[in-house]
Amino acid sequence: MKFAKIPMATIVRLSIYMRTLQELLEDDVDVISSERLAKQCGVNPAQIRKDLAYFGEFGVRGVGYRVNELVNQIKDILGLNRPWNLAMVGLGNLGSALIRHGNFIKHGYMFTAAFDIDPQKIGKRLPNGLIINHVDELEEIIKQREVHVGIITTPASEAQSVANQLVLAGINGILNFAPVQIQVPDCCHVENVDFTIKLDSIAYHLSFGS
Amino acid sequence: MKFAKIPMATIVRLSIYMRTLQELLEDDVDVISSERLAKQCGVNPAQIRKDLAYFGEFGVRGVGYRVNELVNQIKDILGLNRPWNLAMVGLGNLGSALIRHGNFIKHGYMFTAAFDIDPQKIGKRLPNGLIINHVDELEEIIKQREVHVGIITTPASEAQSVANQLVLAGINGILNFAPVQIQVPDCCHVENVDFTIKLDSIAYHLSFGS
DNA sequence: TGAATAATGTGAATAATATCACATTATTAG
DNA sequence: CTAATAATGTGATATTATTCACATTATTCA
Ligand SMILES: NC(=O)c1ccc[n+]([C@@H]2O[C@H](COP(=O)([O-])OP(=O)(O)OC[C@H]3O[C@@H](n4cnc5c(N)ncnc54)[C@H](O)[C@@H]3O)[C@@H](O)[C@H]2O)c1
Ligand SMILES: NC(=O)c1ccc[n+]([C@@H]2O[C@H](COP(=O)([O-])OP(=O)(O)OC[C@H]3O[C@@H](n4cnc5c(N)ncnc54)[C@H](O)[C@@H]3O)[C@@H](O)[C@H]2O)c1
Repeated sequence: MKFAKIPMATIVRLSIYMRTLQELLEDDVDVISSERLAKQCGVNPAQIRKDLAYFGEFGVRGVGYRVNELVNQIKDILGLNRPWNLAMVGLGNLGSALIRHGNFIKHGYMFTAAFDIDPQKIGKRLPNGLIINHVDELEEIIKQREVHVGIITTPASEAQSVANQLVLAGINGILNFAPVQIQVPDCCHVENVDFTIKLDSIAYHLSFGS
Repeated sequence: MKFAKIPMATIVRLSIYMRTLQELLEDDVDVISSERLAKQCGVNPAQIRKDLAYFGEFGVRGVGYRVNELVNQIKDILGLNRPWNLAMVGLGNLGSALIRHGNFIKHGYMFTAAFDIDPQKIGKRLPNGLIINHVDELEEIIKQREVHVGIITTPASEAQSVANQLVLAGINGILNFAPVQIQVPDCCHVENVDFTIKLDSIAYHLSFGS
């Protein structure tokens, strides 16, 4: 499916296109031009065509893109036409809010394990039926349940140690919400989410114009 | 403070440098080279020097950067040496978790207003002392309390309408957690946070290698 | 059928961004 | 004081990403 070296920005945009296309699908739109899609996504139409061109030809000249087909083709491109199993590590404020959230399931992500270190939390059952396990059992359970991606929502001070455990357990993808830069081997791909960095960008724009 | 057209990526990296520098400060490091900082931030050393060079000369040749000075200089660059007032709109799972979180205060962001539409929630007092107001009072309160940035944590279906209200109230910066692309006038700067897009990137990497 | 129209796919041009490489400046030690 | 060393700041270069512009292909309608 992958032919050349693909810009990371292209991958991110494909996700955005896909979400917009899924909304269009719900509104019973079945064909769309790169121009209209571009407007909705806030990008240049040629950008969309170029991004897709890395992976093949998906449109019909003179017509546009069939929405439902394109959604599936983007899913193929991104590897989303299969389930992905997630483990949440740290069931505090943020972890609990996330695991309760329906958007993950909707996009094919399934929480299959949850870990904490607080004795009060171990053994508790989450709204989705999952039971919180002690982080000592992390390696065993992650292998058993074939978890693919680990989500870190522990305090920052624990994030590196949790990351190490995840890597040891064979995890190759981590979504890190702790506000620290964690170090992992090359085989493991980390994405960071730090809201305050986004706020900093806003502050900069408000201070010094667009 | 701003001299040329600055890449957006530079602004984001400056935030990251700043956070790493703040950690170093806590560890009583008082001077650091671009090389060591680069390693900790996962970037190229020349990148750091170039990013800073857009705004002036902050280091000492042959020595490096004085950590505490550089933190302050980056704060000046980003417009962070002043308080920023935030309003949270939507006090559900996510909004409540966020407003309870200490990291915002730590970085100079202060919640000064909170809005919801659920009668059960209006009038409730949050852990930080803030009282939840009805979203009908949004414009008045935002002006009164000099809110600078609005945070949207309502369901996706409400996000555009909330954004419209924020813009009407004079807000020029929005942090949007709802998984939709909101449309605002050019005067308003929007940053989106969508965790599932990050998961998609991870899925892609796991499926098709680095 | 054929002309008019619409919209893709893509090579070429442009723009933006990152990296290299080294001249410059500060410090240390002999 | 001078040589050796360290690390910044920056012009030049390389790389990457975006946009343009148009040839190509599909559709519609006279
Ligand atoms: N809450 C937010 O809105 C928010 C926003 C931005 C970033 N963050 C970051 O997300 C992380 C979690 O935030 P929170 O507000 O949920 O904190 P929290 O204190 O409510 O939750 C942390 C949880 O991690 C558990 N934990 C601690 N050490 C652990 C370990 N070694 N293994 C497994 N579990 C462990 C704790 O028992 C607790 O349940 C923090 O790093 C925070 O900076 C949170
Ligand atoms: N919870 C998560 O972890 C998570 C993760 C990713 C994205 N999101 C997104 O964040 C948003 C909120 O998620 P949540 O889980 O907190 O949902 P939620 O349903 O728990 O909370 C939504 C809150 O918004 C309030 N609300 C509804 N309409 C409103 C309006 N017009 N004005 C003001 N308040 C209004 C509701 O009363 C409710 O309190 C959603 O868009 C969701 O997709 C949430």
